[in-house]
Amino acid sequence: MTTIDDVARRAGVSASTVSYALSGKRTISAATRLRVEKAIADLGYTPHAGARALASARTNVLALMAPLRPDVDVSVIMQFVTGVVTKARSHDYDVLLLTQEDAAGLSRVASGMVDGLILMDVEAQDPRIPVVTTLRQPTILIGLPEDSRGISCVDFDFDAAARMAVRHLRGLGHRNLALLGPPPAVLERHTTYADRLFTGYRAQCAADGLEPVIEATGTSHAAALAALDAVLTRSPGLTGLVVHNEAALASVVSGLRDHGRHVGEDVAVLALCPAYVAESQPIPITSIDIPALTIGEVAVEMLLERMAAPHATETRLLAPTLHERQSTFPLQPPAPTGR
Amino acid sequence: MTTIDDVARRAGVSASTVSYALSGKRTISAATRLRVEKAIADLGYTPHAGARALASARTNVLALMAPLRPDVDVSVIMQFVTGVVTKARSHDYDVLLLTQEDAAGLSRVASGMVDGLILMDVEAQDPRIPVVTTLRQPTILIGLPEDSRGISCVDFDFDAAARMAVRHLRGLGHRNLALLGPPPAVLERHTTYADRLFTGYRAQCAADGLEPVIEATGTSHAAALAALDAVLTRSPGLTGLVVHNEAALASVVSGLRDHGRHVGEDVAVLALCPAYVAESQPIPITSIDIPALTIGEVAVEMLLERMAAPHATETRLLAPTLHERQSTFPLQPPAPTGR
DNA sequence: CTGAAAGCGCTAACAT
DNA sequence: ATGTTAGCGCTTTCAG
Repeated sequence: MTTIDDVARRAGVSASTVSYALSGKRTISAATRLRVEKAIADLGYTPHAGARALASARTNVLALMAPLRPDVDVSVIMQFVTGVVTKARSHDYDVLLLTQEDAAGLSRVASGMVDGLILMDVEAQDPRIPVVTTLRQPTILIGLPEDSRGISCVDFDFDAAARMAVRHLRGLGHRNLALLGPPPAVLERHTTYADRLFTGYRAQCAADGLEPVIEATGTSHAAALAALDAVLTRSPGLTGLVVHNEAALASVVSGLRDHGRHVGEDVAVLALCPAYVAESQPIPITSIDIPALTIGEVAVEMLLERMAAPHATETRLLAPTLHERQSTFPLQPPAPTGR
Repeated sequence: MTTIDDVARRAGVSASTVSYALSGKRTISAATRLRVEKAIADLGYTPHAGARALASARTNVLALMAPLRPDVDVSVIMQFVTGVVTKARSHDYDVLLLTQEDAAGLSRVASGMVDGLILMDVEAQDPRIPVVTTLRQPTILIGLPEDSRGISCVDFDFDAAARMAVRHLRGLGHRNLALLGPPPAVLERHTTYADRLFTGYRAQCAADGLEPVIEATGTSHAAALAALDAVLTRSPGLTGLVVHNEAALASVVSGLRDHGRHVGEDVAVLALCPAYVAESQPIPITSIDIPALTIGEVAVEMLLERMAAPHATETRLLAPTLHERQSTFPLQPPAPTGR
């Protein structure tokens, strides 16, 4: 293996000069720099990451802890991951993918193998939080735990999104609404977005004098249909449906058709999901977009800021935006029946 | 930061004893081991990964190069990734996720940051192959390039799968078949599975005296419908459809319904996809399962073997298995029309 | 603008 | 069964 000393010898300089030529941390004469670069190219030299980590206490690696659970939609996870990895790359960082669910998975972080940490799928009282606060490296949470003191978080503003969804349907004249939410397992874990979604939904329903009909929705086709049935039973006059469950969306839309309801005509469907999911349904679905990619990017930016210098903890909530597509429509007031 | 010397001092032993107690590479008396363990626990000591890497030339990290392309179904990628990560974890390895598409992304590997490498989404003449063969660390390819000499590969046997698909439908009496394949971009890159799929499909059609109707299929709903239309135009009497495109499968099924064709009654649909994708369609689809998770696991096993000791290069192709579900059926010979 | 030299924390011979 | 010691390859003072 070629080392920095080999390069130095070949370039006729000292090892430290090679190091500085590489890092740019001090000025090098053009001539020396050229000789060093040539030597590096000739020898095909690549600095040893471990030696670097030992000497400089930096690794240029970030850890992303993303539990791969069967009940959370992988395509959405992948969006987060993509956002994180691409943004990290653009700052010359690579990403170590940690998929363990428990705090024990953080030992690699403690070993100094990474310079910072991003935690996904955060629960209301996440047991990992007390341990990450003891780490040397800064951490960013994707999600918003009950007690976020002393730790920085990013997430989509699910509370505002739920309110926006209700207000939008209400504004179109729909008064019989229901919410098809995440899978039961997500609720049981108290994954933070689910709680906030429900809170916002209930609050806005209360403000608008509507009955808050809510149903957890499994990810399988059968489970989605079952949830839809449950909702239609509880609320037969339903005309507005809010769906926050990427995996179930397609099944719900096809289920409505089987019930003889036409999406965009008899029943308005508003989804909370990434834009591309809403667009790729048979009927383009009006959606409040979950900017998963952006959230991943922002998480990296916040993390890099905190790695560069001490920063106050901060919570960023990304505001919802609504895209009207073909699945929503103004409800005509029913023609007055003769009396 | 607490070091091995801190632990040694506290336990009243030398640093090497601590090291050996940790690695188990030589026998330690029960008493000393206990003192060492106590000291480690008291101090909350975690070995420094960089120092370890430098001294031992091992990192316990594997690299997984998985280009995140918009046109390959993320849920399938995620299956591979899950297989790789979980199997790696079970052997105490973590995974560095590399998403760059080019060989330049391999510099982190060259820097000794990882002990081995798995490459996904391999093309027929993949430019990364010449560079991985120069690395110290062993590499496993998921896919089968044109020239696989000197490098080990795993993949699903797409050639055999395509033949099996044709034979199965043919055996049910279907003679008017078509194949809806991967997106055009995948074909243009000559991603290796696509070529093998087509080869097998054409060969079996030829053997069975069938016309090989093949159509590339985009991932959007519209593109999937367009491909279906194209196929129905070319082959109006179609009764058997092979679909190898997870993202398009749902759209194709719903598109057939819009064409007045009933899956499982008028037209047999056989998908090449992970089992859970086939099961979660409105009509459970007969499928030849792509064992993405298993492939990821096997890749790690092969890699670990090669890291442990020199091994001959090897190519493993996983044999296809077919699961009958509700989308296929025996075709009744048409009642003889009077003459 | 460049060198020399002292570690960074750990592993693995080499001793005993 | 345990201790001593020489690096692993790099960064970064300190010196000039």
